[in-house]
Amino acid sequence: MENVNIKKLAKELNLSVSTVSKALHDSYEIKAETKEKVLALAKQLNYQPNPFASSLRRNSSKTIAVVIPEIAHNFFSLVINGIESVAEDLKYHVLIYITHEIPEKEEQIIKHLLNGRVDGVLISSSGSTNNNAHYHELIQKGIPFVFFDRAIFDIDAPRVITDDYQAGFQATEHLINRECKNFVFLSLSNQMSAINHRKDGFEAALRHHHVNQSNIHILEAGTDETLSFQLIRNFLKPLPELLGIFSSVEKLAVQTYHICKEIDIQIPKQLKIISFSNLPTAALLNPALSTLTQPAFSIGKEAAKLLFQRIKNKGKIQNMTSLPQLVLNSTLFIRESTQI
Amino acid sequence: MENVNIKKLAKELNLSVSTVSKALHDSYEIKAETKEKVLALAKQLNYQPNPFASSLRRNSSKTIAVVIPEIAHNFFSLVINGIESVAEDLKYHVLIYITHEIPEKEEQIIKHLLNGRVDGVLISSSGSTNNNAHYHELIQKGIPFVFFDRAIFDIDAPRVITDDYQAGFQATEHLINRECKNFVFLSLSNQMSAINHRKDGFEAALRHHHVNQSNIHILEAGTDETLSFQLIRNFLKPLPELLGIFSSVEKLAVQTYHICKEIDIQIPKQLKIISFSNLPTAALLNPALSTLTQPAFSIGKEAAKLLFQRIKNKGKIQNMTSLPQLVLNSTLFIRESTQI
DNA sequence: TTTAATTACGAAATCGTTTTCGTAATGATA
DNA sequence: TATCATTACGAAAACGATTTCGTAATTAAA
Repeated sequence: MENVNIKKLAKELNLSVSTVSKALHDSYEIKAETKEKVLALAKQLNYQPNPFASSLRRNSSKTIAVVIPEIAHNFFSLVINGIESVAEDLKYHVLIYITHEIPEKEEQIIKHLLNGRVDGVLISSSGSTNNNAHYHELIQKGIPFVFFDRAIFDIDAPRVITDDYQAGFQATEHLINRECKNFVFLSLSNQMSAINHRKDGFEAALRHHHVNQSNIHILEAGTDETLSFQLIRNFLKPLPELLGIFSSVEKLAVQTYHICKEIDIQIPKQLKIISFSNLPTAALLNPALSTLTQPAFSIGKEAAKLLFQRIKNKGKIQNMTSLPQLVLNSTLFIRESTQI
Repeated sequence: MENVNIKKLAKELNLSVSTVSKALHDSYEIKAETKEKVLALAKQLNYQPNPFASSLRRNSSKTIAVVIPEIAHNFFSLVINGIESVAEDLKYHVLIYITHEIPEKEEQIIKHLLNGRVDGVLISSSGSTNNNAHYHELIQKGIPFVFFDRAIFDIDAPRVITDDYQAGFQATEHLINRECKNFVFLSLSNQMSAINHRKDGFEAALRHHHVNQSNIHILEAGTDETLSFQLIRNFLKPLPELLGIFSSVEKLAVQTYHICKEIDIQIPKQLKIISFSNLPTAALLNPALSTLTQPAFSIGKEAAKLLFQRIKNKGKIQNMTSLPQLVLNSTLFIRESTQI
């Protein structure tokens, strides 16, 4: 009546527990006939091995954690899809942790993961507050992890990122070509690698085209929605001439659209905007939004592949020095929002 | 040098393993002084209890599973956010499984979860193929689960759903009031409770207003994107007069928008459309999309609360007969896509 | 035929916690 | 003072699977 475990199988078959276990794992020590019997009964009784007993003994959980800033975000959902596609193949389980962009929460989550609950971690950092201790603890504990999109470059761990600098440069040059005179970079915070690289590309392009510093603006919108709305609205209130906005994240572009609608600014006539985004509706917006689109699914897939490779090689000689950094390319989609 | 476990703490403090364990759990058997010592050393050595040993012994995992059809979907991401908000409070972990709308995959996932890996399951069903065996196995194993959005009504489990029938009725009446003469219901499949209820509301409204059957069309688009594009495109090719579309899911509305753009159908002039959707950009589309918006976050939150309540009461007398069904309301947002 | 190797299994330790049960030592009660 | 209750702890048995090690029985090699 109770749960069916190895002991029960063993008793039923007049075998020892060890024999049954070995049979289930197709050990060479067990003869084919016995294996068949065991497998047959296991199937018949619908035997399901207790994952905790197994994990405890083998010291491996067949589980990975994904730590992301937020989930209601096209980019991260797509990344998870990519991760899941790999994990599923390898029969791994995926735990999701959301930091809500709060570095302290990320720290707390990672610290919790030190207990061995997972075999590896995929992280998109919520911005370091100069406190990288938790990453070092992961390394010390020998728990493999891989950064994606938002990496901490000080930490010796593989990362899967995109060509943010080049994309930023390209997007900005596009705005310049479309005769913008004033330029805004919408940032979430200055603590996130990917966003900073985009900003670097933005600034480099403007320098390269000798744009005057006084025509260049950086808005750090932060993660509070109300505040960022206000910040952007205030900036747009006396609308700078021929304004070109480069939004580092989708959310801020969407907010800008809402504000433009609200205070009746015409895109692209009075304001041009291009944004990093994985919006499936970018082409359907009014006007269609020009985007830099990251290969989100691939990012997740490649990051997961890297992680599983690390997990597999855990016993092997530490080749930690060879730090793989995979850089994927974003794609520029020019649409109406940056038309002349 | 090695992992710090209870045994190590015990040795260090000249205490027994049991005493340390009890101290860590603040047992009344242990005097305050000893507790303090244990806690202090635990903190100092950064002791983290092994979750598998604990789970094995207590037969509880502090983990729940969320089984969803897809993740790159605003509705489900928001639901997860709601779930996570509750789980985090209760220090539970959240495993995510994606069925990709394939009932067999759902079945396989659920069967796997029978091994006790999780204390409970939240499910949005991928449509039953008349095979509910896996749900019955969950019940038999005593693993609590709660349906959300897409429930299987034959199964005796709590569910958190929305007023799909009423919403469908309301949306359809809205299309009727806007003088549509032909009506289309865009469905994913006829195996999903929520979608069928929406369809029932759709049909009831049309009956109520004496709309001729020949002006009513049901399109089952299925989950294959290419196929559904074709199906919709073909239907729109000789465009029925004064067409009103009620899309049961966001994705199909977005596809319809793409097609209208492609073959130059003007919304709302030639075609009016309203859709269930949690798109943050619904108001920014060209034209702004009228939507029925489900309280996705609340759905997740309430479903999780229900589940945790079930988990907590697991030992108690089975009040399984009292089947809680929580019905939340969707909100109708009328926008340009259904203007006259 | 004797010895060595192989085959096929079982006993028992182990993973780290939790929990039951037992018991010294102390304090309270009659 | 004798008895009982309480306090504060320890020994050991779980939880279920894995793995090491040992060993009969059989087969192969010398």
